[in-house]
Amino acid sequence: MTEPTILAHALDDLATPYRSHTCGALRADDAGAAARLAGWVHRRRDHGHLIFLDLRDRYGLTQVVVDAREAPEAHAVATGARPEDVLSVAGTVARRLAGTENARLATGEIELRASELTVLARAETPPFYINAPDAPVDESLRLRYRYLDLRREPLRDRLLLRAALVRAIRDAHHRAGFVEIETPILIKSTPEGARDFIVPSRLQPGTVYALPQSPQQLKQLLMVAGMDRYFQIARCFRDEDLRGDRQPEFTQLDLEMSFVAEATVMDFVEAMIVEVSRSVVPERPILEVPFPRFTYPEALERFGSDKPDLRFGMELVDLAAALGPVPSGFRVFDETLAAGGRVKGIVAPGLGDASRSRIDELTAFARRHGARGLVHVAVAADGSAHSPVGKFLGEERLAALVAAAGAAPGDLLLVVADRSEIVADVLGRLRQQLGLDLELADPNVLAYCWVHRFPMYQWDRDNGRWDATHNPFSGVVPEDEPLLVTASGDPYRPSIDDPAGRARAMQYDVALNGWELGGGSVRIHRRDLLERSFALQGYALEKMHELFGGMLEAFDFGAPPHGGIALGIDRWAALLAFQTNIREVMAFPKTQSGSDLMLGAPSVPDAGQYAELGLRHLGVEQALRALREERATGDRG
RNA sequence: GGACCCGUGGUGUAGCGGCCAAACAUGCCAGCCUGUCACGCUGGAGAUCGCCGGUUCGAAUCCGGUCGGGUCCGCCA
Repeated sequence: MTEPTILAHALDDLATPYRSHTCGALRADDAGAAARLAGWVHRRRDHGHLIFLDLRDRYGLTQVVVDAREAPEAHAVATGARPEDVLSVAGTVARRLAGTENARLATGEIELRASELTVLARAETPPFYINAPDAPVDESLRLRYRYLDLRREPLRDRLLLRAALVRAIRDAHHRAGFVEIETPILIKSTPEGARDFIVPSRLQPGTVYALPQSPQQLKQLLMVAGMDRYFQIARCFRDEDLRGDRQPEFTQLDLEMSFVAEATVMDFVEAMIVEVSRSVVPERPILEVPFPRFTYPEALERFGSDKPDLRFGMELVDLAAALGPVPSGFRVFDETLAAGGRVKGIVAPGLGDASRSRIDELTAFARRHGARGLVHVAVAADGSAHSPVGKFLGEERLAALVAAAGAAPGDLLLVVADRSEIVADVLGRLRQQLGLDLELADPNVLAYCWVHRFPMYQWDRDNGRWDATHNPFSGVVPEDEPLLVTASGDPYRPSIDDPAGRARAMQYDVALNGWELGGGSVRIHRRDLLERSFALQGYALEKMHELFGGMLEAFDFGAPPHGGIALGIDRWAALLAFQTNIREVMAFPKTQSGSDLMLGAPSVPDAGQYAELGLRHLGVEQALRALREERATGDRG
């Protein structure tokens, strides 16, 4: 139950015609006072001539007693009261009879003895229990009647937590001299990786606005404008498939600072995160301050992930050395190493007695993520190692692997041999999954960390160009600036052998408990360098000017060095509320297919709306055909 | 684009080829009850098993499709 805040007390003083106090405000000290409460009937306990009503609002719950002899009219109304009816009750605050206090309620020492009771609104029987917060309910029902789900304690408290989070964020930024600035929602489409949501223009038929995937360019322009320190709680839109941690519209803490080095931004953001965390969830320990900082290669090497969960160990171990001189006898390992691949493993503590089917599960998991197989070595209680590949490797090598991995009796060593990226990805995912399965992570701990020094680009095989690993505006680590060139010398002709592939970005991500919380970078603020970077990313000069002309031009008018970051508010709030699904911290989320089950969005517009926008619908059949034809043209021009 | 899971009175589940026009809990309705707080007691109403089609003598139960919800891969930072 949430304690009333200072604001709640201020509200009490407002004394609306419907209530003198909230349902969470009254205490033993108020005994004898007249009071009026308004709220929803949480529960009714009818003892005939005596009726108890629990009256609920978002501040709490107060027991109302209606006695037929004291207040016959009120009693008659109370007899007909039903759960979720909205009542206004006037009466006297009284201490409960000795022995009938309810220690589970903040207001449990008192009750309101009703003298007058008015029904402000009747309620249908709700489609699910509002007064039993633990009762499981199908999520589509909860979404359809979201306003009822929001009356329930868990979701209500999560929204309150989220509000506290956003408030703490605002406080911290204002104190640090940041200016909160809103940026437009109707902007221009910019290829930032994700698909844009499009809004057709009525005033200029045939043209469209795009909804921002983030205010990236706008905030950089604010730096050019000299705003120096900007932040915004910004709504962002991405038209991609949904997940538990991805909604088509979501909220970011977006910030940008001028005249900064990488460390300036990271230090501020880290301090802000620590302060906000301690203010919003003071009872939850932060694993390590300052946050551990890993370079991208180190994170992949040790955790197989660029968003490692640091609440448990289980680091990846290189086993090549322990295998000894090649050939080891196991051909998969030998060939992998000969081809420049890696043989690495992780130790699952206590899983040495895993059943065949459990092993099969893990193997299937590994295969699903691209591994050709999964080698397991079980360490028995007596320390002996057992593995299906034992007959190839021999006892000695098996024992060496176990020793190198640090596996103890009762543990299970899992080994993947493959290309470096696959080994990291598969073991990283296995590590995360096993960490959860084996409950290795303390759920209460907040383990923030930084991962930085990402590669600037990744080679895009399909389109023959470099793709920005994160953000197309990210700056290059100063000493790597000479690498931003192609092998051919012509930046407009990228190839996989370009030195640019080795360039590192001034890019940093924050992770929390295995989730990516956000990322940012120090940007390129020089026009020539930005043009070169865009060229490597496959943008012809004209296309570049068409897409980013405004920004490039702005950089000719004195752009300060600047950098920033964006953090996912939904994810942050979810993790602070012990949730693994951001729908649980959003007031009105959408389903996996992007529907709003409450409003019925998206919906078919009327013909008139189409006409006004100069649009005509193809019909579902033709639209799908057009879509198929449109496929495979991933050209940037 | 793909894989998997779920869909039975208001809600949550059971039933998984005939014994089921379907069971249990809770909710709902009615009656009784002056100290409850998931109040209690008594009685009652309420689902043709998401939808369509098929297999079968017979389908909630098997098969195919479809719709809705979820998890995941791809996609997405």
